[in-house]
Amino acid sequence: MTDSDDQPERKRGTGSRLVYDTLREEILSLVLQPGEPIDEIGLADRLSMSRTPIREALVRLAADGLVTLLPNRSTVVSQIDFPNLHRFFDAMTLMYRVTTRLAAEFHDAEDLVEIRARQDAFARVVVAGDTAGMIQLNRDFHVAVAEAGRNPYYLQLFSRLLDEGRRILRLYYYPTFEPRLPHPYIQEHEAMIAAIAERDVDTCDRLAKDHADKIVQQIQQMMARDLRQDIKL
Amino acid sequence: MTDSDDQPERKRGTGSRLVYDTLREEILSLVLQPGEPIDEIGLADRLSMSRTPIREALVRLAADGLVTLLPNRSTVVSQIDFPNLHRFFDAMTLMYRVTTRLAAEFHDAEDLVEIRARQDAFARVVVAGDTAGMIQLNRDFHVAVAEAGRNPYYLQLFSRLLDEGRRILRLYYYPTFEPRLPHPYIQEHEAMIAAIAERDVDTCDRLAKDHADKIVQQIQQMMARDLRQDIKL
DNA sequence: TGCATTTTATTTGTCGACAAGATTCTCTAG
DNA sequence: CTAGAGAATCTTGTCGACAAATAAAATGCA
Repeated sequence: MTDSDDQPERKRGTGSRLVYDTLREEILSLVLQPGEPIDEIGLADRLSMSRTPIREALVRLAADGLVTLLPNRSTVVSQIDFPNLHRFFDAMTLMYRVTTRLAAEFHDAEDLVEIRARQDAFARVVVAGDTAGMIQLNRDFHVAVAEAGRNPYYLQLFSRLLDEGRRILRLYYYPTFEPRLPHPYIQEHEAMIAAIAERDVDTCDRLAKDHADKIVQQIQQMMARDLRQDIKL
Repeated sequence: MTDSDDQPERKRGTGSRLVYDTLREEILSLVLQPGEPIDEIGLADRLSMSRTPIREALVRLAADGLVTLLPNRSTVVSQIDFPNLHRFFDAMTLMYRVTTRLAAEFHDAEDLVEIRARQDAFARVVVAGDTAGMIQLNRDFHVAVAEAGRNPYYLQLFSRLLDEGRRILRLYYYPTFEPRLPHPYIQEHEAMIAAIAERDVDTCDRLAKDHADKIVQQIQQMMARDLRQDIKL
């Protein structure tokens, strides 16, 4: 058996989506590292399809900013844009605030159920000490809040920022994580849910800002520590 | 002469870009109306290339939200999302404010030259009574301001919103436009430039908000008028 | 041995073709 | 004359192949 995958009879039209989802997950989880080239032919071979749907997926990933298409040269996983990191934090903070505010204004009962479910899932992985899951489910929680806010434009930008944040957090947060309960983020999420349910826009804004500031501060501390270590060596 | 275009020896790799730019312009200027299907074969014939680069361009346009890919069915120009229009206005107003604020903070001398150039171009088409050009160059002005603000995340969202705005303005603004000088928008742009140059963040914020509110209000008035006419008939 | 240049090999962008799925047309039964 | 099943047509998604462009290797020269 030279071929590990036998063809599972994919349906017509699902090829590009499969490649897109696979690559996206591998990029965001740093299985594919920034700068790493992506081999079209290898992928075609691995997923047993032609290059056409793969190139289509790469074009979509490029639109998301996850890969960079170098003309007539290889496609590479996009670098994390460190010189622009403070701009990233700025946009992230604004989106935290805006989406949480809008959630307080426009949510309905079903939204609260969904948000609550995400928060419970988040709490579970925190208890389990599953850091990768924590990053993922924190993202899901805030996406659920943003969806309750009903603004697709903010949702799109916020999703993109949260994805980019997944890569950054993986780099700086994961190696230094030590589980402790009750985790402050869980409590902050709980406070947000309460404020959203009470439709208290101002409190939502304040909580979101504090939450964002804390995350940014934490990442910056870790980055600084990281840099010092580099100098020490 | 059955064929209007002779092939101008395109360079390798420019095919998709040509299609993308062409379609994008035709969509935003409403030459291609919302809901209109896009014929891949026809385009391939017209631009004398194969369907592959055309499909690639369509995928990119779909990522921008300008077209909708219906699986196994035709690709159509995206509808203008009227039920979400107030969310569009909300996001637009926020981006006006944020980008103008950041321009005041982070611009340099070259940015001011560029912004001034766009404003002059804008003023020229206003004088000429060229409404289509007005819409286009108003967009260019604000993109220049956003570029001076140096935040690529805001710039991307703002560009998308301004593009979508081009379609909406074409629908509601164009038919009712009557030129008058000095146009208030020119004066408001001038005030913005002055506040940016003085790095007066608060004034920028106020001016941007007022500018956005005025535009939104004007569009809403025209839409209301339009609706009344529909009822009358 | 080191550097410049030609040759080879790999990879990308584009093409024409074909099959699955959807749409339209046609023919027949009621 | 209408409605529905089936056939024919058209469009899309995918494929394998080929040529342009780049990268790598090999060769020649100082």
